[in-house]
Amino acid sequence: MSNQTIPLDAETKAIEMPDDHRDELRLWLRLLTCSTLIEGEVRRRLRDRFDVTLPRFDLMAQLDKVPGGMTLSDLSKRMMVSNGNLTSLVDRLVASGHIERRVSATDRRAQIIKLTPAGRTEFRTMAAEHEAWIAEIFGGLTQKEHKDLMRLLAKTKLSARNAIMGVAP
Amino acid sequence: MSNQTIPLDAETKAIEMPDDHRDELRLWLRLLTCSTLIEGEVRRRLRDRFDVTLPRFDLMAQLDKVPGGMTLSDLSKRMMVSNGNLTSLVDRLVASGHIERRVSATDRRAQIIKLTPAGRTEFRTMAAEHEAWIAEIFGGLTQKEHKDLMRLLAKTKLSARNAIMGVAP
DNA sequence: CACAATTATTTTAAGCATAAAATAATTGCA
DNA sequence: TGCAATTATTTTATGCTTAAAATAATTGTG
Repeated sequence: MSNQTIPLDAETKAIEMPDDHRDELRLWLRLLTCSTLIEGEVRRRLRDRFDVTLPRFDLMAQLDKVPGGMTLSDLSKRMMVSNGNLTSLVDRLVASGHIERRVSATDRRAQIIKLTPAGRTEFRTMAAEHEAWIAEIFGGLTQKEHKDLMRLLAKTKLSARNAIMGVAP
Repeated sequence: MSNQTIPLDAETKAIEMPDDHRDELRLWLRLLTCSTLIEGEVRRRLRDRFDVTLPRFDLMAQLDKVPGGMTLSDLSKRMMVSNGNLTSLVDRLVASGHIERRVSATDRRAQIIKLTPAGRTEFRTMAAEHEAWIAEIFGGLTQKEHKDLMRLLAKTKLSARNAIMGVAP
């Protein structure tokens, strides 16, 4: 009996799921749903509370880390967005008084941009609230779950990187 | 001795981390990184292999589930994007021959859109490869890790929903 | 030194996304 | 029936995003 059930199961599998990747797809969709859900809420709150978009917030977050400011190229590498993207984003943040640009003293092609004092103050206020929102959103997880999720996501990231870049980086 | 260390620790904590939410922030950034990394790779492959964008792929995926097609409003609810967004997206997919639109027989305001036979065939080819990509990307996780991550993301989603909508849905 | 290659940034063209206003058709109800 | 409210879609204005081409300055090398 058991010597029949084994090939039968294998065949059934082969017919019903010629190459079953639906579980991975479900996992990906769940990850994406979480991410989209949270990101959307963050965008909404940033807009409602501070009338700021996420890209502007992200840009200011990068500048806040480096008091002396940095060039557009540095910023584009850190933010992992295209150079052209930053041009207009920076323009708008300069117009609203959050950041300032000046031509580099040593390289006339380059511009150093940095937060204005007002921009820094406003960013810090927003960042503090933002942190509290995130804590609230993840508040339903226990410390252990938090830790486990952290580890599993680290492993997911590695797995994805391997698939993307090939096994050798 | 122990009756002194307890208040001291509490005070130290209060000074160093007036409200420490940095761990949650790290968790969120890791989740976002994973999601962005994978989504970017999927976009890249869809473009390189099939010259299609993710929004177009997503739209066709929805239509593939419902052979009879659906209205723009239904589609916008399913895809969770704005109605206005779909207008141009649908226009382009009609222009490329992937989908077709016809005015509803019962409601002259509404349009039913559905995949053309060619659109369906092309989508199925893309979807099969897409599934394999995802399986490859998550291939570094064991079955147990897969299962654990699934569960933790489900819990994260619930936690986020509670934070977003308040405890009562 | 000259000039080719590189680097920093901007511009352009196209697509995706939203919110809000406009248009058009249907439905409910007095 | 008539007309107000609702529903389906499109349009408009704005912003984010990219890739690719253009512009401008610097650097390395013969």
